[in-house]
Amino acid sequence: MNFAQAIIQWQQQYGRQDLPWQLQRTPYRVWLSEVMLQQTQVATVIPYFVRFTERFSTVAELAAAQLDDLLTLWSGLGYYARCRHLQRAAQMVVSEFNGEFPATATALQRLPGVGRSTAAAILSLAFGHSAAILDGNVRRILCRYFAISGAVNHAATQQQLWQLAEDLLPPQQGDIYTQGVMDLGALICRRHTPLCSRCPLQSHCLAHTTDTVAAYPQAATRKERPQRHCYLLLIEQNQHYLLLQRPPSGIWGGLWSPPEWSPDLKQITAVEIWCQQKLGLNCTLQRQLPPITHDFTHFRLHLEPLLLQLKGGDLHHVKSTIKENGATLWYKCAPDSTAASPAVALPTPIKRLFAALANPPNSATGES
DNA sequence: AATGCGTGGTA
DNA sequence: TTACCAAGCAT
Repeated sequence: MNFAQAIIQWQQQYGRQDLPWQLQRTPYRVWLSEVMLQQTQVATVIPYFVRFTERFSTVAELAAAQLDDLLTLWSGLGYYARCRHLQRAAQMVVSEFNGEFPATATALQRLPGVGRSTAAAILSLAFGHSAAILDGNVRRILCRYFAISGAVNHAATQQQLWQLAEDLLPPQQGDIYTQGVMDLGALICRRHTPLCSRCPLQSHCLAHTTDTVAAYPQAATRKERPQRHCYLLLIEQNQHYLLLQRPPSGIWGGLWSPPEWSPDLKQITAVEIWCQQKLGLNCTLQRQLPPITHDFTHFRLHLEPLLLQLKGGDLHHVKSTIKENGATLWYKCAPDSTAASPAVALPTPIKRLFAALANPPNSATGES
């Protein structure tokens, strides 16, 4: 039995059959799940997928939504450019394809956020075509099966893997095969502690027969992670905090967060002058909160929150200096959990910070 | 072609 | 605690 047939048979007996996007399998739901699953694990995606499909049952509804509402639903899932691309793609499907997803790789890859692998996943899972994907699961399986020793972030290795993925495609049952390679990678050919004894490919797997499974895939070489520091200005009045909408590109693009301040010299007392000049707000520095460290894949962020009190009673008065930089809002933060969590697209560490502000641990002593 | 882009699980 | 990396894509 060849590679593909072994995987197809294994998938039908042992593979996953009841993930949310496998039920009511429509192109819309397959597309939405595949975009969410880019660089994101299944268990993380499931609640987001459920919320999105409950709120938007068709691509047309998603296309007509407010982007800010989509970002609010997406908040916490990461890689926020995916969300912006998601809506642009939905609008293209409505305007150019009458609300029906196209069934060709070329057309699918013109949709923002849909690349070679995602297009192939939609073609196979939603339309039953034979189309090669190359995700982390397939990459790991192929590197082991063929004992490919090149680093997986090298272009030559990627090209070799894509060629193998194409060559191994079965003529029929492309949907089951694609689901099968992903299931095999996730459940059997795992990165750590693979379950080779249960693998339908073990007798022909070069890494297994030479007892070198742990050597594949060869890890990508990475640069050292740089570190970034800045102050986070929590400008408060009556339990409301000033938020600015971040620019569309860059980290946390389109999300809302408190103003950041990166002084050349660490003169904290100058923050009040900065608020006056840049934000047009009269503020009094109250105190410094415990620092926050947030790790990204490519850098480490150190945030030092400063609590400032807004002088004067007018919550809505914000000078035009802010508006030139984008939208603003005052975020209600209160111990009452329902009142404290309005629908705002916040980055995860900011969400946690506000939760801690609203419910200070051991407020009697201030220490834990 | 190499880099930027989030978050959480795992060892 | 740290490092790696997961249903990748855009630029």
